[in-house]
Amino acid sequence: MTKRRPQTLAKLLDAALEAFAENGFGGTRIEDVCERAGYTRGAFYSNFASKEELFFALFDRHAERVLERFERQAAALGTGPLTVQDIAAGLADFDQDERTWYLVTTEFTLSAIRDPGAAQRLAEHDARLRVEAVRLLGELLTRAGMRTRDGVELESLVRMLIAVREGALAQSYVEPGVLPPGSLERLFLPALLGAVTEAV
Amino acid sequence: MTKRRPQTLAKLLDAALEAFAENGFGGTRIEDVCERAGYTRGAFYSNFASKEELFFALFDRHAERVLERFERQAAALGTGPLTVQDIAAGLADFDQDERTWYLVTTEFTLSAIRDPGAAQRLAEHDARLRVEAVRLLGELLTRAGMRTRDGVELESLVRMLIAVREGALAQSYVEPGVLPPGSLERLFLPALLGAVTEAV
DNA sequence: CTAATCGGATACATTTCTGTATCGGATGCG
DNA sequence: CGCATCCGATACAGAAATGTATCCGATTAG
Repeated sequence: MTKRRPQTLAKLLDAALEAFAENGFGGTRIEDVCERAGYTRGAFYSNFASKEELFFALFDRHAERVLERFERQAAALGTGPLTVQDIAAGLADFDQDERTWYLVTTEFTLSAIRDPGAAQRLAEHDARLRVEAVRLLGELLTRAGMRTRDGVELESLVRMLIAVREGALAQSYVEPGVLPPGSLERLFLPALLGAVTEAV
Repeated sequence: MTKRRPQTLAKLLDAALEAFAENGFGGTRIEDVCERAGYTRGAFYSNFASKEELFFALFDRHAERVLERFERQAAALGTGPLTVQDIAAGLADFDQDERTWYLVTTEFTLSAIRDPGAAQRLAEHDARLRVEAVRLLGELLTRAGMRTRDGVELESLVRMLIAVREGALAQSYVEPGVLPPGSLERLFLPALLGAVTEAV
């Protein structure tokens, strides 16, 4: 394998991310991706067998990055004491390119609901992510001097927080002026976290 | 306009709902819809100008039905006293064909995030629905002898509940065996509602 | 019942997209 | 430097989907 190969691959994936976010998977032609990346279809078929394969590859790369980013953010939280408010604030914080990723991952989620193959891939990634999230949330709660109340699994709470995040983002992106990303989290997560935890 | 016209139109919309749910908007050919409905493309082009127009028409019909269903469910709740638990239980309850609708409306949401025209259509429908939901939730809380705490708008709470619903459904449909629809609602909505309300 | 209109079927033209086969420049290796 | 391999470009073939023009049976009105 030559040196430029991984570069073109990366450029194709970047272009695919853009194109899928802008026009959706179904609304994107293979040639659209190639144009954005500055190649012809020859480059594409030399790297992928089909648009589906590209989509899966894009998801895998994205999943990697999400995990890395998550771990970086977790590390950036330091080790000092904090409050439930701080935790909620962290959950209300969004990247600039979150929207692009939201569009693509949501479409991947849809394909996962329809197709068991995609579902397994997505479930495995989500599971890895939740493991990290559970670890982190547990640590944060400890540092806040709290623990979850009886009957509330940390794992479930993480799922709930993810649900809120995704559901709230959908509304925010449909009406960006009305509901800035993070508003619902800021409004309700302190109360929710407070209600399902107790002081150690 | 003849009598059969609205019938074919309805059949086309039914077929489109099925097809879009199964294969997505982009993955569905116009002819797929026609076949399911038992027509040829002639019938389609006699009723719609494009697949997009069909999609919009489908959304409109669906929006109507959602409103009607919501009002029926609200009426079915009777007028007696109830608890916050009862309210949470109602929110954890899902229709059988919710999944089909979820797939299509989520796809419409994505198109709304990308396209201002679709966004406005979606926002208007959601707004109408929230008005009803706010009315209903206000009434239910009153019957439960509760009211929202200071600083918590009923409107925001409704948005939050919708966010939880949508986000939780996504996870449930990706891993139906792991997380049955309604589980997260049953686990966390009592605590959430309890935390943001107080006795009158 | 009959004429007029409507609505869906059929057939066709065209576009669009995909996939493959082949070519030639770039890259790596000795 | 020269050879071998790699990789992306190009050209072409075929398929798939769309859109339109026209026809004919069904429906309605008088």
